[in-house]
Amino acid sequence: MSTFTLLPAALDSQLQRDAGMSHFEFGVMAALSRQPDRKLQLKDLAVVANGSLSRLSHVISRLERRGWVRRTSGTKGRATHAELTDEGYRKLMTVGPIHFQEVRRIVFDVLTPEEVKALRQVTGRINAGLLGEISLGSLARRTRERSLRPSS
Amino acid sequence: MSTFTLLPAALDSQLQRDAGMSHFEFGVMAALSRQPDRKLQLKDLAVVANGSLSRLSHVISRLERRGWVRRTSGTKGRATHAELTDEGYRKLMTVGPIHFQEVRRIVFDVLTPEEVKALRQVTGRINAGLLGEISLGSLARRTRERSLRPSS
DNA sequence: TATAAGCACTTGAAGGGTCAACCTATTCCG
DNA sequence: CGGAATAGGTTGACCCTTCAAGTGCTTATA
Repeated sequence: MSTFTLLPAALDSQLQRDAGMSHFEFGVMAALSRQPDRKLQLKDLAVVANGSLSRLSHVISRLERRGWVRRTSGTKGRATHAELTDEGYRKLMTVGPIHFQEVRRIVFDVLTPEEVKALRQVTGRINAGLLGEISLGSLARRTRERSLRPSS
Repeated sequence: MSTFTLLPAALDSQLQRDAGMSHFEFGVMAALSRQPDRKLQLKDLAVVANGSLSRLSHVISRLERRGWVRRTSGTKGRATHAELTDEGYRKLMTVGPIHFQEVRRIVFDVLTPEEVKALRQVTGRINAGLLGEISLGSLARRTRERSLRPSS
């Protein structure tokens, strides 16, 4: 558990110090940059960033205020997309390498190649379980809500 | 990174749902329960719980309000101790098993014994680096502050 | 002995996350 | 077609964490 507490904290504080952004914000921007058109619908972004839609909405507002991201009303009625601005892209290009260097220093430099492989395997398995959990959880909630409503 | 995001979130939400406490609060109480006299000085508690003194102070206040912990002025002047109350101990005894069952379900049940061993090894190595970091960091800050002061 | 420096906290304000409530297009269905 | 349910998103309040500043012992230094 120490690792699960200290590692995210270390990455967060490096990004905060060197780039003025949180690790989650970095992840959101990085996800956008991976798209061919640098944009993604919010609900999809929420999934790849492992965050709630609510959290994402707040974060996008902050990133918009800083000029790194802009909201664009999607073609399909209610959909909203987040799009990385040129300024945001430049920011990411300068911040990324520094951050990755830190990740290497803290994680990969202290592990042998076999240990890296083992880590990938272990996290993959735990993750599979957790992801299954999430969809079941949402489903369960929706189902319960439905069944609580009278006479239906 | 998904694992490092989702696993703590999952444990937190289980404890919040079933016990009305955060994972950090659970960790603090568990640390106290491990002591023979169920008490610990705040600065030491901060270290074992991987949290800042400030965070700990706030948390102890909350736990005090719920009657699970009490502050006792240490014998040595400025020291303050946090002590688990009987009520806190009982709470922990009912919550602990449920929580450990959840940990087993999410983590250990999906891993083979070899994978568990590998996980222990990998986290141990990363942790060692991070812990070295922290003392160096504090030291660096103190040193820098001292060296900024004129003529000394 | 005075006074500076340091340690172990405490506190309050500011910022981020979560949750519940809300809004409003869209889809389902009798 | 018309009303209900749902999906996607936004908002505000509350709680927690962090950070900077403050307090009050206690140990060094002159």
